[in-house]
Amino acid sequence: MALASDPSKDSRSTYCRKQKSLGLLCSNFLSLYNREDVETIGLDDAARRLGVERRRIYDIVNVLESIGVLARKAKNRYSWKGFGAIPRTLQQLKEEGLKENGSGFDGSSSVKGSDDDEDDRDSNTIYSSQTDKLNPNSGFNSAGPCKSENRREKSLGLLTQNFVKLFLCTHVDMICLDEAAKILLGDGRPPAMTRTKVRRLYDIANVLSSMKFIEKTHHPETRKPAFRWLGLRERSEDKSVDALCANESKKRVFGTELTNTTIKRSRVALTMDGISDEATRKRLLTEVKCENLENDIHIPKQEPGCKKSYHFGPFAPPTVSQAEVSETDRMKRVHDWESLASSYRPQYHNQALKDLFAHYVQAWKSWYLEVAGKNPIHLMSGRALS
DNA sequence: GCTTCCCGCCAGCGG
DNA sequence: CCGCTGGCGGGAAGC
Repeated sequence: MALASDPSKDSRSTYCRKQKSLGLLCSNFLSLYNREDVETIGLDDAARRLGVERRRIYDIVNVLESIGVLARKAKNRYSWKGFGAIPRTLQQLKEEGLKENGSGFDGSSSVKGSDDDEDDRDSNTIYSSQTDKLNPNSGFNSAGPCKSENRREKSLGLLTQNFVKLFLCTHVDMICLDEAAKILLGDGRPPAMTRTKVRRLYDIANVLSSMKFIEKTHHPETRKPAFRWLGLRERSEDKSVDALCANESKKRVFGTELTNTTIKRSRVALTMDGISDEATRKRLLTEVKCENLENDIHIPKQEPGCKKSYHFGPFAPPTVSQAEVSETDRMKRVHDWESLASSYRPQYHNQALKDLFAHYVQAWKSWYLEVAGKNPIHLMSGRALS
């Protein structure tokens, strides 16, 4: 029952575009399903509980799947893999990316997408959803009726992966979306196509941002908005604090001084935009890529001053930062998915976390009221939820 | 006036 | 044939 809002009607319409962003939706989605008891997720259920149209669920689910958090199980059904699956997925993406285009993202050939009608041979099938493996063997363009491949090529999921690869396989930790679109599309694309791609990248960027994989910034000089990769560190399962701390130390320059200005490594990023010359850009990309293939996965930086956090949606408990601060340094540093996932699980021994969770539930209810009813504030007292 | 990007139409596809 | 999927781009909110 359309409990979604109606932008047009509704006296006192409190329509706020930001409240409906994909990023927010993603946060909500994550906090809703990131629990141990969750195994499968029904799209209808998700749409209903989040108070959005099904179409939107597809959007986030597709990018989440491409990152490994979810896996399609059947029609209308996804299984929750969890944040723990992310590192592995990223690693695979990186390997694939490097392998795929042997010499870097040299334009058109590799990650491109075909043009309108008229199929095209190359089909880098990096998709497979089924198992937790993304791609059994580096699917180069082997035999493959590119009938529907064409569609797949343009999927949000694939685009997400390619976008991520851009960061993993290259060391441009800052790129503006139209640049990315051009690179991913290949050369000389009709502007219209680029525009569409950019729109999609915005969608993707929003959800990746909400998960703190990337962060929006501006080129120190150009002022042009761009996204920077924050990434996460590797490691597959256990979550010993020690390991985390140890890992912390190899955080490199990234976390410390990059805060808001230039650093050597970003010189490339800085230059990129100014370079209209295709050849030069390619060369730069290739160069950097070779520079260091190892530093792909690292802990997202965390400026000292920043209140850190992870705010989950509109109902983000304001207590989060406090709880964390009082929790010890390590807690504050831990910014990886596993620990994050853990901290949001109810059965935590820590009192602070328990309280936090309670608060969270409450906040969620009020938020739910908001989407279910219309005005967040009393006014007409909404209907009973739960 | 440009950037960001939500909305929902409607083509494909799977069952 | 009918739902589920999800590409796509108009056009409006945001800055």
